Amino acid sequence: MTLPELSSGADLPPAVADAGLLEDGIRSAGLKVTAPRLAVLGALTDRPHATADALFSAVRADLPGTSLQAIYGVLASFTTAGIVRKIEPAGSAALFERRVGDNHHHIVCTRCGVVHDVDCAVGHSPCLTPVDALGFDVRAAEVIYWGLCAQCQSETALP
Amino acid sequence: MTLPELSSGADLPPAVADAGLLEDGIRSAGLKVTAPRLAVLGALTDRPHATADALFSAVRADLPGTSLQAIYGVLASFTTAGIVRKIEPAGSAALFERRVGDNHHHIVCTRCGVVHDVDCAVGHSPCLTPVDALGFDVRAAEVIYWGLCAQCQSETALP
DNA sequence: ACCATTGTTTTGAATCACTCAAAACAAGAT
DNA sequence: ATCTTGTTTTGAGTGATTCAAAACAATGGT
Repeated sequence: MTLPELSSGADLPPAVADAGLLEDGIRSAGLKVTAPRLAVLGALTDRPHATADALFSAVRADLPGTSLQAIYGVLASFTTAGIVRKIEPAGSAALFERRVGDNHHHIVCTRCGVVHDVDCAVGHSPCLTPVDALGFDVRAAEVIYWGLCAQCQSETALP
Repeated sequence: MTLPELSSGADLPPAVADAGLLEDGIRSAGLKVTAPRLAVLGALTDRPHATADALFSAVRADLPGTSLQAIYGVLASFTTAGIVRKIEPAGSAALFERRVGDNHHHIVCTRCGVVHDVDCAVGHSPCLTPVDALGFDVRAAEVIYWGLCAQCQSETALP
């Protein structure tokens, strides 16, 4: 089989050296380094906004025995550990991304569903303050922009 | 049974006169006025952020034969007609509210899940413009604030 | 290097929120 | 009063996600 080597990242080609970076990320989050975890994190690097199911398909290519529940488990542990962020746009399955720590937002195409990152106007969290927080201790402001992506605009404009 | 009267709103007690207002709202949206629709709109007036299931329970009290599918159907027609707004906070079932037309946002307690309306920081829709819209034609900006409500703050602070 | 501990993954099933479709029914127009 | 069209009921089905128990594997200690 063509599983990635879990140990010894020295004197190996770039693709596997990257796996070493992934490994560090997982380990320094206090999590055990496993093949499914490396595979999910690698797949998520290639797909910045992926569903659990998309990651499942991607991971299966390298690790055929992996279960969908393992993907959910990996994503839950990553999300809890703070090395992955889960976003849940209305009307679609949850998406996961590696970009964490900054306070960026998302723009979603209402037609094709493509998602892109949008930098926050203010750099820190929460980047917006409600006019009246009603006594809440506000910890985060989540912003999702909805609209048509450039490609869908041109396709929609056709006769 | 104790169904609300569907016709003749004159010389009736306030509760039924209100039903007349609900009726007008439904009719002027171009929808047929039915008992389930009146009941859903009435229940939604009392519960500004309700799930389909909560409305189902509420409606059943007055209209015991009503099905959950009818609630979903009513809410879909109301949402399409623009007299009800659907919001879908991460991790919970969809919520419905009667407050439409303005561009307000929501603040959700991460502990107890209570939802309140928050006026928009800027008055119009989209109330925020992304720094770089990436070629998107932005139609809406959806903001959800997450935090602890006043009550959960005090309960969490206990030893 | 081996073993024990603890955490992870597999396997299998179940749940929740929601949607679909056909038939029965009722509101509103004529 | 009748007809048309839209609504609700009835019944079934789906997709995304979660739960639980048993098998398994990664790290820490010996």
